[in-house]
Amino acid sequence: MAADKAQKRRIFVNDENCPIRNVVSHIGDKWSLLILFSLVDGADRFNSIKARVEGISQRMLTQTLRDLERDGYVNRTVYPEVPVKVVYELTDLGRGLAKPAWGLVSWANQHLEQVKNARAQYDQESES
Amino acid sequence: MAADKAQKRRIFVNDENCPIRNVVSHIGDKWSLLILFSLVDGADRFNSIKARVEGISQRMLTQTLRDLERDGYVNRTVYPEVPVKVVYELTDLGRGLAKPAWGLVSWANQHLEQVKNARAQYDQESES
DNA sequence: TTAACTTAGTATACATTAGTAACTAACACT
DNA sequence: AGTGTTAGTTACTAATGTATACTAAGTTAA
Repeated sequence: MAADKAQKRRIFVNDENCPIRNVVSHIGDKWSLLILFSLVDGADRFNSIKARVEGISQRMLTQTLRDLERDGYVNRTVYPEVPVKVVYELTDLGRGLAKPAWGLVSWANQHLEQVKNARAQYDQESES
Repeated sequence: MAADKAQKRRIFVNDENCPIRNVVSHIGDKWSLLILFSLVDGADRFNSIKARVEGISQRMLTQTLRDLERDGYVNRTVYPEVPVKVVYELTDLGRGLAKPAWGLVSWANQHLEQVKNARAQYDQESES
């Protein structure tokens, strides 16, 4: 009955309406945010994105773009020229997502040193 | 030479100072944010976190807590009672991270329906 | 005319990471 | 001696990511 300790929430992960499971964990993969930010500057073509997002393989770029398209963040337009041209651009939803995502990245940028220091200290202490 | 089209950034993923690689992708895994939010309410013990974060296994809880501790987001304190008691709590850095992370989650919460609709439409259209 | 080049992908095999189920250590209680 | 507790670890399997080679549908060059 003592109310001096706040009731702690349960966190329902398997709820099909869990936003972390449905949205955050999707864009938390290795490449989604990088591609999203690469399109904030404007629409771009497959190979141009590939050149700008350093280290991504064709397979992962294709796959991640498909996932972003499926979730409604990205539009895919095919121009049946020769050779074929495929242009990707952010939707309104994608631009909306980019804002809070950028908030997180900019926090990360400001606190990168602290995190790296913590990590180095932890690693040093755990050496036997 | 034409400056009517903005120069597009390259995105250097393999840069060891890339905040997305160093911070965002670490907390973008399946459990980190869930554990982080479960500790926003206050310090908690291993098994209590496990009970609150639905579906997490002991191994993943241990591993994720270690990663969060290593990056400086979480403090781990062992009380050598019997049975042993281990309490985890957020550091200032962890509480700082929780804010922009919460911004992202709350965007996700508000736009969950749009994402789910986009997904359903995409899946329907791609049925042959 | 056939060989080389382009873009936007697939296919295959392999490596890495995440996740599960069962087990352990160090006691305390009965 | 046997059971229960907490906080893990170990060994295994499933999912995700990577590297490399290959394809389609043309255009241009030799």
